[in-house]
Amino acid sequence: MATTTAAQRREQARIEYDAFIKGCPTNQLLDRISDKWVSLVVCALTTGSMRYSDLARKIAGVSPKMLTQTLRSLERDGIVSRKVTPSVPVRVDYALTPLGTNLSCLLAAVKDWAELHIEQVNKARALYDAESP
Amino acid sequence: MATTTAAQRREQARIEYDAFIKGCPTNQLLDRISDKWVSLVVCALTTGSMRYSDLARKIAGVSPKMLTQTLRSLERDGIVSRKVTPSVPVRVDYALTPLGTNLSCLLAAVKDWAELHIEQVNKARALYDAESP
DNA sequence: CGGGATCCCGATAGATACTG
DNA sequence: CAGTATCTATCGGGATCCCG
Repeated sequence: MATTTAAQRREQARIEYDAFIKGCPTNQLLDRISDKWVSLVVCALTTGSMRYSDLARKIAGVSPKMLTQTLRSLERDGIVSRKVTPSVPVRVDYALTPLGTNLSCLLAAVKDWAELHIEQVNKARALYDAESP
Repeated sequence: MATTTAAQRREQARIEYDAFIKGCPTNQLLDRISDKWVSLVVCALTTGSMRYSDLARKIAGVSPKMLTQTLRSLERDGIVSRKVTPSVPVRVDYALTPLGTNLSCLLAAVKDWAELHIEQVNKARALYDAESP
């Protein structure tokens, strides 16, 4: 037991690896857009700015907490902008920033790929499932 | 309490919504590629086929369980192929299928976008964090 | 109206140990 | 070598209550 064990080495690798992941833009982006609600919010906002409650209604199934959380992180990343109108009652509008609009283009590309290949994937799945009862 | 409460209506919406999500190719794809290990496995395999242990070594930080799980689901989706050579000891090679290669192109596009815009995102974050202590 | 704060639960990643 | 089985700790996400 004098030298490093396999477990120790693997843990060390994991630590370095985690650091690598966190610093990797691609993974950061993937983490972001893969969030359950992000794509939906971005999609909803492509048609124009919306109020908080409008978003909640359009996305229909999101809890207030998650909607707020999603919007906050998107705002922090400069994907959406938040505009408060201090009327009574308060009015808050969300819209895509230029960066957000740009992101929606990427999302559109992903969407296109998905729709183009989903059939292949489904066939592969059916085949795979049929072979292993 | 005779009529439906807001909570009930939202839950109903959530159910319909979940069904919608599951049927939506885009979200299926996003779920898949956003998996922590999927992008790494696909990336590792772009250079050619690899053995199980080679993948484990290259990805360095993945547990056998997660690696197997990831490979299985990718195999099921027709993204990777699995070839067993019944020698002693057993040899198993994984490789990208044509569909997998195609997917790696999309992943490359995502990567390009990420690297192109990560700076903007980071600036936005710094700004946001600076404003709210 | 638009949220923040808090509690709670099920899902799941990962460690560990074992096997054909 | 290439996995499988089991257990546990963590944590995202939802419900609920409350405030400005």
